[in-house]
Amino acid sequence: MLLDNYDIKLLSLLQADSKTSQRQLSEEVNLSPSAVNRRIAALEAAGVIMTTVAVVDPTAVGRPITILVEVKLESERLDLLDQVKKSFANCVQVQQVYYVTGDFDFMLVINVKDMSEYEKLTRELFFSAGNIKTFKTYVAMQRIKVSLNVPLTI
Amino acid sequence: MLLDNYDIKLLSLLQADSKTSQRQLSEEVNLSPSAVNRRIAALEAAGVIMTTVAVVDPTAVGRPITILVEVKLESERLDLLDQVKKSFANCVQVQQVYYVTGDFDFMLVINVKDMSEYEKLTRELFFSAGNIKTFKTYVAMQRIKVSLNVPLTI
DNA sequence: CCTGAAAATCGTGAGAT
DNA sequence: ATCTCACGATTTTCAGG
Repeated sequence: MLLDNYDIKLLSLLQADSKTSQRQLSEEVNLSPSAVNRRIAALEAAGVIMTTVAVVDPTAVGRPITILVEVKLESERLDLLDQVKKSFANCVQVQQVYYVTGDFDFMLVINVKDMSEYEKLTRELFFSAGNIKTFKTYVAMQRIKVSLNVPLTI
Repeated sequence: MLLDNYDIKLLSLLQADSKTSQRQLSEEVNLSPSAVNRRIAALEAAGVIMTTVAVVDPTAVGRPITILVEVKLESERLDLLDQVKKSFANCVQVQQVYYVTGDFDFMLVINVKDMSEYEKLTRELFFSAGNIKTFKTYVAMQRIKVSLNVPLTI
């Protein structure tokens, strides 16, 4: 999909606050509400807007611990790799999974309510998985910035 | 704020798809639309719902590179620490900043359009900052899972 | 592609329980 | 706390440019 400045501006506004009404968006970008409506629908259909979500404060729901984990595999055989990816991705406590180049293979961002929940998770995800060589745990003392915002200044 | 099962269910639905209409939410949780409306307003006012955002596909807007960076500081003097935090948080390419325990001090998640943009960023954020001892770069080959979802099964 | 109007849907507050 | 109902606003569709 080809994006023009209107689309970029709309994306920028919506990734800052997706509750902005289409009427207000139309004023800010100088288009009619119906044009805005059509463009947003197209951006969603094309997958440029992947989802629209409420961002929940983990602390407010009793899950204050964020943990980063570096994971190194034993074998990078494709089927085993795929299996590990799936087990990570399917875990609800795992918010993010990156497959990376360098000293280790995966970086995970994990949310738990306490360390005992994390300890249980390590057993499920790492110890009993079979293909994990090592993993290194980093506990976040502070979540200084947490977003999925993509720079969109044209 | 104290959350009951209705709130948890609403949060769960909204963090999966915040475009779900309050009418549909009301059917799914067995409440009236106005009750849903009031609860959502309360969750927002209390900061349980921090924001509502459109999640944009970085690749679709020409910014396909995700980079993870481990940063170690020279000094953790409080004022210098604060300065570094701010410079990271204020950078639009920096999506996430975690201050962590362990071998290094910060983990960053960065989005760039290409490596030359990242190279420029390293100069601004690390080399010319003065208080950075080392940083280690990991390029994401694959973003296997990227969300901010908090587990909300009661 | 756009605008503008009509139709459908939605969010929200009042009043009652 | 909740519900129902009604109003106003918003979203969405559609005709015409």
